[in-house]
Amino acid sequence: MGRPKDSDRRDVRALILEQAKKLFYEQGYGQITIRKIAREIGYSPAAIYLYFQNKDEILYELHNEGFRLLYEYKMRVISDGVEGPEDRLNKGGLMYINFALDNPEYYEVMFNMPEPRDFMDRQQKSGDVGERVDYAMLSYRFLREGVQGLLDAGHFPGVDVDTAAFAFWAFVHGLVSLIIRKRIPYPQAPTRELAHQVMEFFMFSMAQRIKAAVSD
Amino acid sequence: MGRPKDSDRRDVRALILEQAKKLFYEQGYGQITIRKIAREIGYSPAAIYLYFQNKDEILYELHNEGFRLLYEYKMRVISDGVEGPEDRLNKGGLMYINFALDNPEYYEVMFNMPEPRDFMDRQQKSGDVGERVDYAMLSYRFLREGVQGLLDAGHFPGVDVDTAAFAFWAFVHGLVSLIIRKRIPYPQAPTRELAHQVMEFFMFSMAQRIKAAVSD
Amino acid sequence: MGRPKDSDRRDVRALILEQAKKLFYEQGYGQITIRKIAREIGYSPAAIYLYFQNKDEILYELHNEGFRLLYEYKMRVISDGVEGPEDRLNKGGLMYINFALDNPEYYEVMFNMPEPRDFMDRQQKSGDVGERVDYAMLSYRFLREGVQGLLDAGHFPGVDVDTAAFAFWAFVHGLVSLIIRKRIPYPQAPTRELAHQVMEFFMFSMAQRIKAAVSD
Amino acid sequence: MGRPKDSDRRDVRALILEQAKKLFYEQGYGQITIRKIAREIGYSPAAIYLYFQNKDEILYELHNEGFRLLYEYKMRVISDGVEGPEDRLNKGGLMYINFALDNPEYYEVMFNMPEPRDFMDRQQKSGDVGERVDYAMLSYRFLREGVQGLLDAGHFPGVDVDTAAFAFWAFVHGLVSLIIRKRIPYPQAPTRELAHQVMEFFMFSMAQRIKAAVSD
DNA sequence: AATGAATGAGAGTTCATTCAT
DNA sequence: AATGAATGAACTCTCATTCAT
Repeated sequence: MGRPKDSDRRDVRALILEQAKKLFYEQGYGQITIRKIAREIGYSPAAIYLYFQNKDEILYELHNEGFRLLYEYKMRVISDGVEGPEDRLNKGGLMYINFALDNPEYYEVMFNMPEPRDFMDRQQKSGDVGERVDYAMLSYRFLREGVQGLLDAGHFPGVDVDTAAFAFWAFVHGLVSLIIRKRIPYPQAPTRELAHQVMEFFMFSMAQRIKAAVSD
Repeated sequence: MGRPKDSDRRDVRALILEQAKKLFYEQGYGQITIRKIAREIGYSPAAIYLYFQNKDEILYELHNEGFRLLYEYKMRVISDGVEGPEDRLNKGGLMYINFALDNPEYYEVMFNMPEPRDFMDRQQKSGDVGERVDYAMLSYRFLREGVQGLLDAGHFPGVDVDTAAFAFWAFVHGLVSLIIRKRIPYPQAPTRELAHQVMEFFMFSMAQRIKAAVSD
Repeated sequence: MGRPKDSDRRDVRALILEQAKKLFYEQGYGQITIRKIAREIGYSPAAIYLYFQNKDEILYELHNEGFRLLYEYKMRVISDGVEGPEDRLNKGGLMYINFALDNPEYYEVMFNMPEPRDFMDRQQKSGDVGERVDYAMLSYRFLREGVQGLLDAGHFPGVDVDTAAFAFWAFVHGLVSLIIRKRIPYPQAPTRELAHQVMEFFMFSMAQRIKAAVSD
Repeated sequence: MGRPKDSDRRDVRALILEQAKKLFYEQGYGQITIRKIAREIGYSPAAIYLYFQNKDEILYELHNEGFRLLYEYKMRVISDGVEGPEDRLNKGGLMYINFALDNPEYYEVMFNMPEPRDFMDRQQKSGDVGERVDYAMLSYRFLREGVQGLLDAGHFPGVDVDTAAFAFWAFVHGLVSLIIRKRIPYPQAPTRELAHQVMEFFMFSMAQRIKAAVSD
């Protein structure tokens, strides 16, 4: 709002992303327009194009930022010192849910908008990739390693690690997606507690399965 | 694509829905425009408005048609004479997956677009509801009854039926969503077999849990 | 609203005009559309064209009807047995004001819409006139005769009768126009009483002038 | 028509208003469309929106400009050094007539179109008013002061100043409206001379009234 | 006498994007 | 580094009107 002070300008690119995110949060993705972002940061629409190739690149950056943040959430599992494959998986799921419900708009760009992926694909085709940390990949690996831990401990014998990991992921993704999209079959408003509760039910069942398998 | 033959014209309304769905599938929801649909069916844009109030109503109809079709898929559980709560739940899940992978474009309108719901809400506000079968509700009830069957048989003691139903739904929804959106962590193309396999893993674990619980 | 009974149908043309007028009254001239009229009388839009060449002819008929009605208002001067040129002129003015404020929408078609006149001009050019009573002309003649009465009595010596008549007409027309268009310089809502009061002021001044002239 | 020369471009906003006015004059208010204006000034329709919020704002500006210009015409009464309340009122009336007949298209926007007022009301509601001189108000005040001058000199005893002012205004407004709308009852084309003549008749009568009243 | 089905023409508006300066 | 000025290409939607049936 209004022209930023010189000191704020240092990283106009960051400023743009910040405002894009804010607009996203406050008004939904249909409202991210170049003009609005420009107005918000006190620059002209044309200025945006000095920092981004086009609108899709902005969404792509938000998409990346989202995955970075998701990874940050997941790392709390480690910083909190959670031990044991089961607890780590459970805690990882809770963190995933928290991230999604804390940042529904990020979640949308990450999983429900085609543009960022389109941009990515185009970049890759033109060989213009650059060296970035792939946080989406890191997040998946973190999950996969957790699941591998279970398998190593003898659980789910004969099950492919990717298949099992995919199942875990599908579950939490479905859970938060339905909540964010307001498709839950409860009359009340969706809450984090509800999500955690459903998650517990899932994990508890799995845990039992694990125990059951082990006790055989 | 040129004027359709007389035989094609019989139900212009159906033609419109068909092309809207096709455009959606081939080019994404941002590409469903009145003009494109009109061009595709060989009519003028104005003609669309003889059959639909506005664009949102088109999406709303696809959304409805989708839920009707999903219910049809689910009813195969019954027409195939599947017995026993576990098998019914499992079969219901497979049908859900089949529906979603057979009709990804319907699936998107049903779960990923705000417009149909907006239209619904507006209709309800203006009291313009009409007497329609609510297939979304019927589908959910079908799931819920299946889950209730399990609970009645003593499984998952202490778990709320809606919570359990939600968990099952979340799982399959997440599964197909990731596949449709091409977010699966496998290098290969997503297949129905993969989906079924992951689903089996989930159900197998649950089944074990059930047995474990029962054998306690 | 709804299909009229057979007995009502006898004069579809009249029905159309009636509903056009009603729409005009209730929603303003921007709302007179062929479709709305058709819906209101329970016929198809195409049916309108069996009775009228086009939309302008409908407005033209309303315009005519308006002038007929205005003449009816004016005739009350005679049916009320008002005598004396001054009183007749005064009463005629009050009737004009009443007509306009009772029927602002008619007044609009009569004096503020170009379409009816355009239609009239086109008709005249194509020699398609027909034998109609010209109520606009009759009304003007009535005014003119009243003014002529004053002149005959020796008032306004040297003044052309058309000039004087025009002046009287201009005054009342301006008066009601400003009120209908809500351009009056009073904070309160415009009332018939206000119009009558202003009119009285005008006529009183004129009357004085007449007396003054006579007493010279 | 065609791209304007560089020299013409200097003030595109003014160009737009100019052409809007011209279209209005030549083809009627139903013909003022964004597209036509754009074509006429050699710009794209989108360019209009760089200078105006929407179509109504264009009409609003013409409306404002009209009132500014009317005030300018009225100020000639002062710059010409006319003295005495009667002469000032008379001269003011002539100026009003001249303005209207010189600028019939402005007159229409000022008094016969709802849009500018609608725009004004919306602006006021949204608190977006800005500090503009209200020339409509100034014009009315000028008239009112003239009339007050007469009252102060003892004329029209017992008459409210707003009522008397309204009567004067109604008269000239009706006069020019009928002429602009071509509703004059003369076979000849309407002329400024005719208007002045009718006005003189009105003022002469009033003047007599004044004298008569004074001589009592 | 009446209409179902259709359209051409056009409305206002918004957007991402470009480019000379 | 930044922008003022502009546009092309859409968009949704509405209307008066036509014509085969």
